[in-house]
Amino acid sequence: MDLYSNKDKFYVAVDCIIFGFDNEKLKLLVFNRKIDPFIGSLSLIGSFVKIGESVSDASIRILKEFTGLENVYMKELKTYSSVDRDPGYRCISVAQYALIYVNDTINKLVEEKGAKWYEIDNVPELILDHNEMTIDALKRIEQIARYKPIGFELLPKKFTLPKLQKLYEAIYRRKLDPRNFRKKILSFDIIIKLEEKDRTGSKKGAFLYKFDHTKYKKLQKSGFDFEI
Amino acid sequence: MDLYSNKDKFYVAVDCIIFGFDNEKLKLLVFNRKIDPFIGSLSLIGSFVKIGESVSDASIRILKEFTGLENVYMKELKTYSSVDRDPGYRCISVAQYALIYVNDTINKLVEEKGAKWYEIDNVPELILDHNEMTIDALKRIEQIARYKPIGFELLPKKFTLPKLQKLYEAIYRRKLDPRNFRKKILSFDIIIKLEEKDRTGSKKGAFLYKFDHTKYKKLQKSGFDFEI
DNA sequence: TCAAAAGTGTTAGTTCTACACCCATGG
DNA sequence: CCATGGGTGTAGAACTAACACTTTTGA
Repeated sequence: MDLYSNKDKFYVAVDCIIFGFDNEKLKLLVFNRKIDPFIGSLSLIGSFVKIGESVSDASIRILKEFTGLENVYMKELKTYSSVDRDPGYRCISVAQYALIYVNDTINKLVEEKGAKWYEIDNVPELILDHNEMTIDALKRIEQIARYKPIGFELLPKKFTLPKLQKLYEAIYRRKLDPRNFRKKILSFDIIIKLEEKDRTGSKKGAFLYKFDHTKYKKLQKSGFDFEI
Repeated sequence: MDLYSNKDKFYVAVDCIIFGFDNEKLKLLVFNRKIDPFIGSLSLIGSFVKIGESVSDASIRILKEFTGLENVYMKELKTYSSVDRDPGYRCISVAQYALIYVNDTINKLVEEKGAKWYEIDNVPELILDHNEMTIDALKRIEQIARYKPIGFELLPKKFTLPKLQKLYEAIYRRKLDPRNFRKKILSFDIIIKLEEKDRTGSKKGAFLYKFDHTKYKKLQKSGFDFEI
């Protein structure tokens, strides 16, 4: 007699809530489904976990399959498991969220695969509980951004302070004072000023900075408080 | 041709990391397994999700089956899904954590079922990845306590400020200044002082308070910051 | 009457907020 | 030479942290 033999089994899916920061706006990556079920409808990027992979492996694989994106910082949001969440099948989904800094390369990849960015205040109706997932993920990102320098890790390797500020403004959905923002950020002592300037944003140009992972890890261990 | 027919299915388990606050200490509820696999070993309270219930329904049912406890505030921690996490079977587990205020009734229930409390700094070796889950849950509780009045919600309906302080001290693992703690807590304006005193803690007795759920909900909506 | 816990006020230091102006540059 | 965004200093308000004493009462 095997303990497991009479236990139920489930399809396990992963759905990825991918936020992109593009043109000073926060956007959601939405996929136009080319397969059944729900062919033609809009949905998050998602698929089934395979028996030989972990949920997070699956989310990496699925994101790559659907968008070509790799090395994306993705975190588990939570599981969605209502009995009737998918009317077709009993399936639980482990939602994952990510925030990426959109550039031309990424946009090209995404377009090729038929995915599309929607501004966060203008997300269309998605299948199943995907709108709910999106709302939950937004809340989570706002929350996380309060105690982790989520912004830094997600910007390109080199970034300017005005860009970083725009990112936080997009996440918090409010304007921040540039003097205070700058002071605050620099006080954490986890970014390093470079010699170079980025002149795409203005004539004067803004100095580029890079994230200091070593210092950040040290700070993290001593349990510091990150609050913009 | 059915999209789902060639997809893999998984056993889905729930493991409950139940922290108890008892005698001014934070403790973990551990179960002495009476069934295979791992009979005789120590583990968290956990079992399999059934096809007709959601993960959170399962966690409520499982907690009750194993401990008799009901109406416990339980939250999802995260999923554990490494391919080799359970050497016997491919099974993913959705860990849930809770923090409860232990009293005699609870202790009796728990003892009857053969479960046992261990002080948090003295947790024995548990099966599988249960020690990892415990560590992750502890971190989560510390984190959550920073921005939610987790303490209030988990104390009995009526509680004293010294007791609340002890709870926060247990969670943060450090002493707090009673003057400052009191000021801070009262400044949130989400607890109501009662006429009664609790004299179990001292001769003088400490005034009882109750949590003001209505005010708290309002505050929450306006996105307030809770920080002890 | 005294031990033990409950309860209170103040001050110095820190951090936050709000605000206005100069800088560097390409067009 | 000027429009545009980048960059800085400061003062008042709010908050935090650190501290010592009084109150109540049962044993």
